[in-house]
Amino acid sequence: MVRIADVARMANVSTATVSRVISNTGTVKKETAEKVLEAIKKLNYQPNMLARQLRRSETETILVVVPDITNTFFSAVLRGIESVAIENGYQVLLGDARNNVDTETSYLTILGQKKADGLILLTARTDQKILEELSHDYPVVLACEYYEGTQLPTVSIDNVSSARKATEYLISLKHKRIGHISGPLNVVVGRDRCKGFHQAMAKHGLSVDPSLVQEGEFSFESGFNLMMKFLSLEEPPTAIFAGNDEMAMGAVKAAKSKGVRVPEDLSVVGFDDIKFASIFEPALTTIAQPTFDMGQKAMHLLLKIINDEELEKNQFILSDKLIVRNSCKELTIDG
Amino acid sequence: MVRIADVARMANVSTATVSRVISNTGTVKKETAEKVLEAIKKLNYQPNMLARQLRRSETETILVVVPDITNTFFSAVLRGIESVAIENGYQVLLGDARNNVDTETSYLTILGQKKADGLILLTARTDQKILEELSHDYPVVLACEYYEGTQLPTVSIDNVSSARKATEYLISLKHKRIGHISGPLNVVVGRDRCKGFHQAMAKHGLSVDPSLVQEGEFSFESGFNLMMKFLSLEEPPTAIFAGNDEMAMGAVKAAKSKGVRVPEDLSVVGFDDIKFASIFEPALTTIAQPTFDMGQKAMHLLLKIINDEELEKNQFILSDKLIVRNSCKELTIDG
DNA sequence: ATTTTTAATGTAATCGATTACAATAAATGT
DNA sequence: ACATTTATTGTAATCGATTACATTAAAAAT
Repeated sequence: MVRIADVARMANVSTATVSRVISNTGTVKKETAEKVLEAIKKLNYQPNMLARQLRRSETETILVVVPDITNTFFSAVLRGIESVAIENGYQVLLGDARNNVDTETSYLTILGQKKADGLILLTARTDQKILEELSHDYPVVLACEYYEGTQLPTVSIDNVSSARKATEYLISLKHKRIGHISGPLNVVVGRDRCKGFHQAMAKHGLSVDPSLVQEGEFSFESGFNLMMKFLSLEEPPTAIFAGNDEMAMGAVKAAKSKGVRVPEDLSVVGFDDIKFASIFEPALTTIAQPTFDMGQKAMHLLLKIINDEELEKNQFILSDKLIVRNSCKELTIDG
Repeated sequence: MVRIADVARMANVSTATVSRVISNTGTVKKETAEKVLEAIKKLNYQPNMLARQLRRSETETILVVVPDITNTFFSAVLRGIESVAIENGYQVLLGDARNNVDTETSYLTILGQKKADGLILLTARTDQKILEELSHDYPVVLACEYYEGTQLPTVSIDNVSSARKATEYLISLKHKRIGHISGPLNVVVGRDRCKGFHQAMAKHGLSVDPSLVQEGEFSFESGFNLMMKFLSLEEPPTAIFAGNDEMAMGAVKAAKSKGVRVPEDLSVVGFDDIKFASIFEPALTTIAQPTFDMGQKAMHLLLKIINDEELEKNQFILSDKLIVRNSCKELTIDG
């Protein structure tokens, strides 16, 4: 292992001078710097980052915890985070919570251990208190998911209004018997999208049949199963708002398996606009979240916190968009 | 920041003793250990990992470089890696090469900087020499992708024979005019799958029309575009073997857009068996790779190298499986 | 009771950089 | 020519743990 002392010896200078050359302080004479650079090259020297990080007490690494890395929605957000991180000399440590709260929480210790300078959470299922305390001591930013009534820096869309928008789209297509396959209600975005659904229904004077609201778990399978349940109802819904695209696809699949055509017999709208939403048949009408932008914004925020800069505000709501494709159709009397 | 010295002071012992308690050497008197533990709890002390790592020169972190994190094939492999990593007290640093060789290569410096104890590459596009040299100094394992004729520890499937298998399946369905949408030929798995395709054709005495072999780039779009090209041919293929599922889906979409039915008019087989392959319509016939197992195996190998254990061998070929679904059909005279 | 062995703890070196402070050399001013 | 300022370099402390080695205390052996 080549150390800074080896370089210093070869270049006939002190380690301090070598260090100055490396960190480009501009206080080293040109010829000296050249000697040092040459020695570095000759020895193929690379600074030991652990030593530097210990001394400077900074790692230039940030931790990102995602609920489920196999969901392309999150990997798209990750892309946004990574782009800004790399641009600013930061590396990304990934924690995949695998949809498990305890796994999620266990990643938080990494901050205390000084293995990362900051944290971006794409999932907010850990106890709110714990996280708020953590954020007193370390830079933390939430993205996509969030807590209610918190001062934690957050970037997300307004899930309630998006869900309302999605539901109202179905209402505008004359649907009245609209079902909702929600995400898990112990995660905010599941709750908020459910809330938006109810708001839209109420706003248009439509009653919600409790049996038409079922709690899924953001997976294809849960969407499939819950749709099956709906279909076995005496009076099945004519439209479904699903809490995310995977569940929407599951619902469509279930319908098809029962000979129910989408969109002719059943309209479905999803949420997230994942990569596959447009490939799916029928192409999914869904709410597109600005994944890349959210990632970028979250990382920019985190950088500000790390650098002790003032935040203009704590909650950033980015705008989503209803993408109309082919999974919905206006309701006609005979169906 | 609470340091080990603070704990030592409070417990009225030396830092050495505290350290011994933390690392559980078993050489500390029970009552002393209790005092220390109490102090740790009271101060909410967490060891500074940077300091420990510097001293022990190990990070308990491994680096995984993937070519494209938004491809669920790779996130599935990552899951396997992570599971073994966590089990063994290792953390995973993720590098997303975003399909760019330079980005991929740039991640390799992390090893020299001592920020990770080892490396698993899910992409092998960096210059082979560079990597082989790197592997003399640091633990490196390749998974999924690999180099030809190398001693680098590798875990993968036999892409040539899998591709042969896939192609022979089409041949068994009486197809003769079979096209291949290959992956990029500058990546091994692209080349090997192409090779397997040719081998199968040759073995059954079928000639390969050069215009029926086109190089894609593993993306939906490239699959779509190249299929369009095939369809505009005077005599289009009756079957397609695509280098991965995303391209296969692109091909199917292109066919459908031209009124060509799959599988009735065109048979398509993919590769990888990603999450959506079974959801796609028609459900994709494809080669399933043992993603989770490959990830686990790769991490197990890496651990052995890190712990200086002997490797029974360097190349591990795991078995794949042809999953027959609904995207292929026997060729009939009239189509 | 004294020596030997073992157990428990402490002191200080160490990991490999960075950087405050000190020292020297060169440049500028008078 | 000497004082002052500025540029360049070096010395040694520091980051916060771990651990080799030294020391002391307790237990076992004679």
